[in-house]
Order: sequence, then structure tokens, then C-alpha cells
Amino acid sequence: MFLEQSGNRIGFGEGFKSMTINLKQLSKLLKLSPTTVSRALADYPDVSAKTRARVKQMAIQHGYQPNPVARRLQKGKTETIGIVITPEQNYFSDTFFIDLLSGISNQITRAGYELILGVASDEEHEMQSMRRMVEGKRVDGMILTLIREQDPRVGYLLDRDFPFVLYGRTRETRPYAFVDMDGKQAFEKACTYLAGLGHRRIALLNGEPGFMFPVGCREGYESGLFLSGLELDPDLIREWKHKDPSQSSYRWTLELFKNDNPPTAILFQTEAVNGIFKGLDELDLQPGKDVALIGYDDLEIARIHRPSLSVLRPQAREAGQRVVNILLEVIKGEDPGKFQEIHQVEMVIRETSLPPS
Amino acid sequence: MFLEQSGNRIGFGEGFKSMTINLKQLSKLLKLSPTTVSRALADYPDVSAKTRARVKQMAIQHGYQPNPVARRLQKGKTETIGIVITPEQNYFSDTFFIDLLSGISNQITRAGYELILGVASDEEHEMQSMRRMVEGKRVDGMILTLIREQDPRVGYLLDRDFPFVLYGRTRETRPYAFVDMDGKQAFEKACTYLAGLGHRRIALLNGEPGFMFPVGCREGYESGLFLSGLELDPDLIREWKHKDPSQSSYRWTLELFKNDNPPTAILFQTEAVNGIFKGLDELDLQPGKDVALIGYDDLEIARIHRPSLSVLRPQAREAGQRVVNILLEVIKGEDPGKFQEIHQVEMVIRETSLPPS
DNA sequence: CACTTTTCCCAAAACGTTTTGGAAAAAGGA
DNA sequence: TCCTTTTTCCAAAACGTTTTGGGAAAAGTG
Repeated sequence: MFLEQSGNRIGFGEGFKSMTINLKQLSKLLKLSPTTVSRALADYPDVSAKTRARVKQMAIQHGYQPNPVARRLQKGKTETIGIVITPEQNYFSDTFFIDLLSGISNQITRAGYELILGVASDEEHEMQSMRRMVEGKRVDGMILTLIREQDPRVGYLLDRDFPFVLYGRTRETRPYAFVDMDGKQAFEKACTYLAGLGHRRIALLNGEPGFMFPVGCREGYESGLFLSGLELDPDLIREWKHKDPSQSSYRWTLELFKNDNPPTAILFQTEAVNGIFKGLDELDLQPGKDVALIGYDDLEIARIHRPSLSVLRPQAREAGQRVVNILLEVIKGEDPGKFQEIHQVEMVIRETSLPPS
Repeated sequence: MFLEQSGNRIGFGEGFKSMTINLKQLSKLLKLSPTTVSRALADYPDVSAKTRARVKQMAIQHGYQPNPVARRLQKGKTETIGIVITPEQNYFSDTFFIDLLSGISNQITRAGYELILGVASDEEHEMQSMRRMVEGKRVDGMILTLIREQDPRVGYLLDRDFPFVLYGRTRETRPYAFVDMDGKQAFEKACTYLAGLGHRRIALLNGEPGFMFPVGCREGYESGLFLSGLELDPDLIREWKHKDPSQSSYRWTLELFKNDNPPTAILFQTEAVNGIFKGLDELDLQPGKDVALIGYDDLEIARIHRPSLSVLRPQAREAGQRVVNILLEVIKGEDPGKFQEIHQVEMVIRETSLPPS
């Protein structure tokens, strides 16, 4: 049976291609010009309803789909958008990034576009991969994530007037499009919530310096303290590194409680939670009971752990969809400066945000 | 200053395109035909060394790069390969999958190809996304991961004689190309190692049923027991689910030690480690000391945790590179049956694989 | 020198679409 | 009826490459 099938294939002599039909063949079948068929399928008004129906029916019957490569050449667009990720991004939490990517991918598909992916080992290769896409005319627009305070990618793209959208923000005076999570509001909310419960010593384990996101978190934290009439103690603030969130947070947790006046609550990014739990465990402190905890990002561990972790939950999927919709507008020629969105972050209260004991 | 720049852009009236040069323009500059320029750049022997040098120099001077879309149309290839991932894949461990993807991406770039990514929420959308790529003539080949025992994707692609390579294996009699990790050998090795240390009761927490990988793990486990003269106890074997590795492994760990004759060692996939640690903690058993542990996959947590976790470490990056190289051969027309690779998995002994106490 | 071979280059076709700029036929208006 | 408008279709050009199939000039060969 397989042999026979294989024989057929060899008989046709063109492998996979034999299963496919193109515009010219379809138009011949319909006894119409390629022009008319093309326009019928694209719903142009200058083809009669009757022939349009006939064309469409024949098209689906033969499974005709316009060759995207040919269409791209004619249209002068690649119908493709690019993204470059780095291994760091992965530590950037488990379900979070895949959710973002999922929103991006679905919206891109819906628009008939393609998402091409680059994986870069470091900052230099990240730039290199992007340049290949941009200068090699391989994409119509770029999506940028994991944004740094000073991010050369943004300047590069602005200089070339090439369409792009940031997931995040950077320090740049020229207008550009972005979708960002309101980290400031989120941390402010968490901080005032804890203060409202009676916590007076609230610590912050912030993200890696150099990146933009922790800047907002810090602002929100400070603002939250201020609004609650608490004063800022630099000893309660520290940053961790992407490379080893658990290790650095573990060490920091131990140091934190050597303080004469230790905190009763900690704000942090959920990726660092393992180290914090471990540190508290070693100090014989119970999470939630002895120390209140609120993490940023609703990772699996936050839901699984007992006690379950209260978190700030960014809506990554929705953000991904917005990023794409905006990018498509920018590609169409809309002014990027018009698209600057800051999304609210919801707080999910679970078991680790009790009043101080 | 910015205004002036912007004015220029509007002056040229063609935005980004104005920065780019095409073959015709380049050939005009060189006073040569497009044919000759094209062939010079492609190192055809029928263009003299002198003009070839002249062409190349001018090309880099003007940053000429052939338009990939036009090239693809003419060559009848998309120079693109596709991959579809699912959120499940993410639980499939942190650094592991990104490492695989990194190997894939780098090798694809090196070949001048593109990687297009689909993200599917479930099995149905996974198929749908793949069909769009294949039937829409958007890719020359597919890479498949997270393979199931009965995997409809494989039959679909074989029926169409469409090039693809599996990362993993499936139950299919027709020949196809794959790169797989030797899970059997890995678990056999781990099992005999533990038995060699004196363990007589070794438990297995296996991956989710329905997927192919756990099948090999089980085989290796059973074979390891047999080679060590131990007998198999079904009570010591259980599977977990991708959706909540920690939760199901936690419950299982508790059940496991209700056994009259509890295990002194556990083999498992590292994703499930949190649940196991939590279960052991609750039972007042110390990992490594009271119960030996070996996980499959060298995740961050394995290195960070104290005691650090002994693991089986697959070389994801190398595997990704092989997958791509093989796929490129298959696309060229090589017989897929020739490419069936099973990669060895190394064992990293850390602190959780001591003799029984 | 005459003939063959080699070297070097190029015009035209092709890849599969969409868009442009009509043109023929049908319908409407006087 | 004759002219204008609307409807419906299509031939040709264009997108930017690579490949095909020569052809002219230069270099060898006797």
C-alpha cells in the first residue's frame, strides 16, 4: 500500500508540490483570467456576485491558497514580524513569558502574518539577530522585550524609522510605541495593602539593575511607603540577578533578618521565591505567618505552594495581543507616539499576606 | 535636529525603503548586468576574479543584501522552517526548552533560514497551526517536539511527504527522522547506580502517560532493576501530569511513604521536584540523607538547592543543532530513514545520591 | 593565419501574485 | 434611437531575484 502511494508520488515526479494548485491553474479551470480570480477572492466590487461565488467555491474545492511568498513580493511587505529572546528571558518566569508569546502569536496569525523568532545568547547577539531581520528585509516590524534602561535597540530602530513596539519602556526622549505593565501602581498597591494590615517594616527585593522594570517597582514601593506614612530604610532594599534569582534572594533573606529591626513583610518578583522560602525556612520563620509575602507574577509555584503566595498578576496574554495590534498599526504608518499603553496589574490575595503577628 | 531628519524622510517619500539598494540599482552602479552581479555574488566560476572582487566590494559598500522574498519566489523555497509549541512545553522545564530552541535557532540562522513559531493552546490548535504552515506553503520543513505515543502530526506529515524531524520518537512503522534522548539508558544508568550504592527499594515518578518519553524511562527503570537483581514493585511507580507537576508529585510522595516498605530512593523528572521536596519535608525526611534522589533534566533548582540535586543531564543545545542539520538534509531530498539519532544522557552526581542510611 | 576552445558577460524568462489602466458589454437616460 | 453611465472582465506590468541559453571576445592550437 505504501509502495503504491510512493509510486504515485514518483509518477507525478514533483513530490509535495503536486498537491498544490496556483492561481493560473485555478483561473484556467474557471475559464477566467488570473486577474478576475484574484480580485474575486479579494472581494473587489468589480467582479459580479455570481462569478465571485463560483470562484470561491472552486477555490475551496481545490484547496487553493495564494502563495504567500509571491504575494509578499508583489505587495512589498514580508507580512512577518520578528522577536528576539534571550535565555535570560526564561528565568523571567515560567508561565508568564509563554503567555505573552501566546498572545503575540495568536494575534499575528489572525492577521495573516508570521512570527519569526531569534534566540540570542547575549546582548551582542541579540542586536546582531535583530539587525539581520531588519537590514535583511526579513520582517516588517519588531517586538522588543526585557527592556533595559539604556537600550541600544530602541535607538537603532528609531534612527532607521523602522516599526517596532516595546513590551516595557526605556529612557528615550523620542516618541515610540509601547505596552507596559504598571509596575509602579502594582507595587504601590501591594505596599499600601501591607501597611494597611499594620506592617511597618516592608522590604523590597527588586529585579536586576539595568533593566527598566525594577525602576517602576521601586518608585511604587517608595510611593506606597510614603502614602502610608512609613519611612524608607535602604537596608530593606536589594536587587537580585537574572542568572540566579534563587541564590541571590536566599542570601539576601538571611542578611535581612540579621537586621536589628527586621521586616515583617517582603515584596519581590516571584521568580525569586525559592530562595526566599529557603531562607525563611532556615531562619525558622513561617511564610505568611511570621513574614507576609507578595510576589510579582503569578507563577505555578505561587498557586501550588502551601501557604499559597499572594501575588501581583500581570495579564500577559492580553498585553501580547495589544503589542501586535499596535505594531500592525505602526506598520500601516500610524504615528507610534499615539500608542503608549500602561496596563493595570491586579493583586491576588492568597495566604501569605496576613497582618503582622 | 529631529525635525530636519524627519523632513528628509518625508522628502524621500518612501520611509525605510529609501535606505536600501536592490540588484538592479547595484548593477547600474557597476555598469554590469544584474545577471553578472548576481552570479558574482554567488561565486559562479563564469565571472572573472577581477569583476567578482569589484562587485563584492561595491555590494558591501552599499550594504546590498538580496531581497529574501524575491529569492524565495525564484528558488521555489521558503527558506523557512516551522515549530509549534504549547504552554505545556513550558512546564517541560525552564532552561531545557530554551536551550533546545537556542540550538535550533542558531543553526537555522547559520543556514540562512528563518524559524517561524506558532503557539497553540491545545492539541487541536497545535495541528491547526501546523496545517497553516504546511498547506499555506509557509515553511519547507517542520520540527516537532513533545511527541505523543500516537501522534497525529507524524501521520499527517508522512502522508504528505512533507519534510520534518522529531525531537523525540513515536509509534509509527514508516521510517522518519528523529533526534531523541536515550531516556532508557539514562534511567537504567541511574537505577543501577542507586542499586550499586545499596538501595533496594527504588521508586519512579514518571512523566505524563500518552507521551512517548516516559515509555523509555520506564523501560530503563525496569531494565535497571533487572540488571541489579531487584524486583519490580508496581506500588513504587506513578505518573504525574504536565499541568501540575508539583501538586501531583507532592501527593504521590506522601502516599509513597505510607507503604509498609517505603523506598530509599526516587527517580523522577526534575520538574516535579518541588512537590517531592515538599512531601519529604512534611514527612520529616531529608532529601539525600533519608531518601536518595535523581532527577531527569538539570534545571536551575537542581543546582541551587541544598542539598544539590543529582541529575541526568540531556544536552539540549546540541540536540537542537542536530535536529536542524538533519531537517536541512531531508529538505534537500535525503531519505529521512537515514537520520535516526539517539543521544546519550550524562549523569551528574551531586548531593542527593548517597547510599541508604 | 584559421580554427577551436575557453573566458567572460548578458538578455530574456521564470517564480506566483496584485495592481494598473483600460475595454467591451450591459444598463440607464433623453 | 443615441449617448452616457455602470458593470464586468482582462492584458500587461510590476515586485527582485536566479536560471537558462546563448554570444562575443580572448586565448590557445596547429
